[in-house]
Amino acid sequence: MRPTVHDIAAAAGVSLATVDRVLNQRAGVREVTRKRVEEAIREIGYIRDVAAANLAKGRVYPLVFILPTSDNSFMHGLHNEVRQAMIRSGTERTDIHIREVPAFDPQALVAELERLAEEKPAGVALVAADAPEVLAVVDRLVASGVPVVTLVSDLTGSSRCHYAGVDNIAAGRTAARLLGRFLGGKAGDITVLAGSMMVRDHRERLEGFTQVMSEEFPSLNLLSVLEGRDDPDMAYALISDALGSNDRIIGIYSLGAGNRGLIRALKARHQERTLTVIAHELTESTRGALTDGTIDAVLNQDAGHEVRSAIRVLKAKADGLGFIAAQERIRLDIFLKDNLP
Amino acid sequence: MRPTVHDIAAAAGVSLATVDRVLNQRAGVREVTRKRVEEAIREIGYIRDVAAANLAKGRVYPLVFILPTSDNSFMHGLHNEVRQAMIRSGTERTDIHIREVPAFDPQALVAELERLAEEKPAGVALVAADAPEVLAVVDRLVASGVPVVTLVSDLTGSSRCHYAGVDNIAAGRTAARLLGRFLGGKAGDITVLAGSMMVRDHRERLEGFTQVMSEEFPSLNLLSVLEGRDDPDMAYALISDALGSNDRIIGIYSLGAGNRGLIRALKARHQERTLTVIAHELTESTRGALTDGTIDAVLNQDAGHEVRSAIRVLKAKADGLGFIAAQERIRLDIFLKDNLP
DNA sequence: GACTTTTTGATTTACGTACATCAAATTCTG
DNA sequence: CAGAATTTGATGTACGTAAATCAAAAAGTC
Repeated sequence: MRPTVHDIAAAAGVSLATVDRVLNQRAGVREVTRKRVEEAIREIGYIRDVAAANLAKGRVYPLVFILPTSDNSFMHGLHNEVRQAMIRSGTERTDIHIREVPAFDPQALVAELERLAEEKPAGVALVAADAPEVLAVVDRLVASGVPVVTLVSDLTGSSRCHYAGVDNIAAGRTAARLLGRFLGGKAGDITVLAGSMMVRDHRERLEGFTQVMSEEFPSLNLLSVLEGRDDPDMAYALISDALGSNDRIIGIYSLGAGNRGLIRALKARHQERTLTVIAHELTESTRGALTDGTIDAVLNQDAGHEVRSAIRVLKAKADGLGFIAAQERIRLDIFLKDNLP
Repeated sequence: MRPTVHDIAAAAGVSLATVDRVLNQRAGVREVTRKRVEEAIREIGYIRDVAAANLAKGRVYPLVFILPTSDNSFMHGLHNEVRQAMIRSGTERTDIHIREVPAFDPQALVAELERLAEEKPAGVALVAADAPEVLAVVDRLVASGVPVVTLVSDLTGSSRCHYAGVDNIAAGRTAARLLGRFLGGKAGDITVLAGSMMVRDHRERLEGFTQVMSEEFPSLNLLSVLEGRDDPDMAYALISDALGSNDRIIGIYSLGAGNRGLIRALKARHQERTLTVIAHELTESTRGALTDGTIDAVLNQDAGHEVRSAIRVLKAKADGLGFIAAQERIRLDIFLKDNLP
């Protein structure tokens, strides 16, 4: 049987009440006594039974997810996963709220975060827009005792407790190597379709992609990046144009969302040429394109894992506990048509 | 506030004791009353507070992991992950025991499982050896109320509650496509190095690999499978031989363990030729080989995830609860040198 | 209708922790 | 050293469930 508060009391030669005061950092304990109790805790290896404690406290974890208002499939999926988590709130002692803010809008994010500094939830998860103001508010929130986790896109240099998302530089590098190897030494042009260079995750993917391309596949020539704002129609127009005006293009890397448009453009030119295409985020449309051969590989981050991980980490942090790092690492999924879930 | 047993009692117009009798399927309740209580439970949407219940019961989950005695890195890793879980036992209310049985030995497995049928643990996880006797005992165990989860290698057709491992046919297919695409239309021979065709996971990987190879890469010629018993020295000998006697080999798929030997053989011939190599399981040696370019891709299953998933599922099953299917799906990790963890 | 048997109710204790209250003991202050 | 302030102890209640006991009520039997 693992030791309980009673065992600490006995070991330290004090009463249960005193142990409680020490454990819950209440006032009214002399420094010497406090030391003695803490020593006893360490010695007998007491670990608080979080379940019992939560029961006694009637604790729930009020968590806030700040998500961008965005109509691409990935963000829809993310929203949906948070909603799934809300359904499980009853059994998980969470009380989850979603706050929507306009995408690519640091000011709105800051305003929302400042509001949260008042509310003092048990934890905050946000899709970070990469701006110094945001970093500053996040730091303030964390300093005031509210654990913050970044989701999908990180906020490097901030004091956020955890990042529940993939390593986007690694993702870009992986995409480059896959594309390069799939093209097997051929020479030609490569087009990159991004959402916006204003968001960190897209910038990082491009960075990684460019690194490996220039280092290891000199026969492939990177064209200037197309920015499709994660919008299907814009993506369609950009890719159609590019393919129409340049017949040296042999590969495409779509590192953002809005792949419906990309796929539409590719299908329109299907008979004319063979392209090697790598895209991000597994959605209904990319899955279809992967199956029928329009796309060769899809890199994915599992939104469900990200959300569940964020929740686990925030709960742990709220209790001042650690977490299993390996479990919370969000992996880059690589899907070919053969290993689709 | 979520409803409690008191709310059920009030709603059904019975006493707390009766509710308890119904909830814990104790005798002494008339059929009509039982129905009424069950109706009330459904109506107010009562969900048992597992944490409180476990606290009251002082419940621990005695779990048994049956693992093969095997000295390859992957199995070592698996052992280690179970040991990590044992360390967490205190906080997770588990009481985990490891039983080692000889590898590739259905009889030993059966004997162990029969012993467990007596002990009645809360759950059993095993690396299944694929034999009808094993299937029969597993079915009996499950029928007697002990949830069983297969680990790494499945037992198709059995009534095991869950399989915590990857889809090995998909893994083989993925390996074939990666190899085929990386070779970019070249013609030549492909060597497959397996552990043993007696274990299901290896058979399945080969099956998937062969499917895609023959369907989609006709210019690549599959040589007959080499069986290295997951042993480094044997693998070294087999691969050295093969490369020495056949200079048409341009690709290798190592679908089992014992890759240390493979890598040694490859490095010995490094200057002579370029091979495209795909291996399974990320270990220290495959990681090194991936980094230095000896291996082109590693397919991996995360042993830590498998163990944690098995535990979560067994606990849930022991309580008669469901689990989040998406969370428990073990994914096939594809590692290139760029996305190593 | 008296009897047995079964079903139900009322009540209590327990799990490990949190938290509050009040009294007793100790320390500090002047 | 008295008096005030602080520290500590003793005790009880609560959280939601499990499990046990014993009495009371209802149902079934002859």
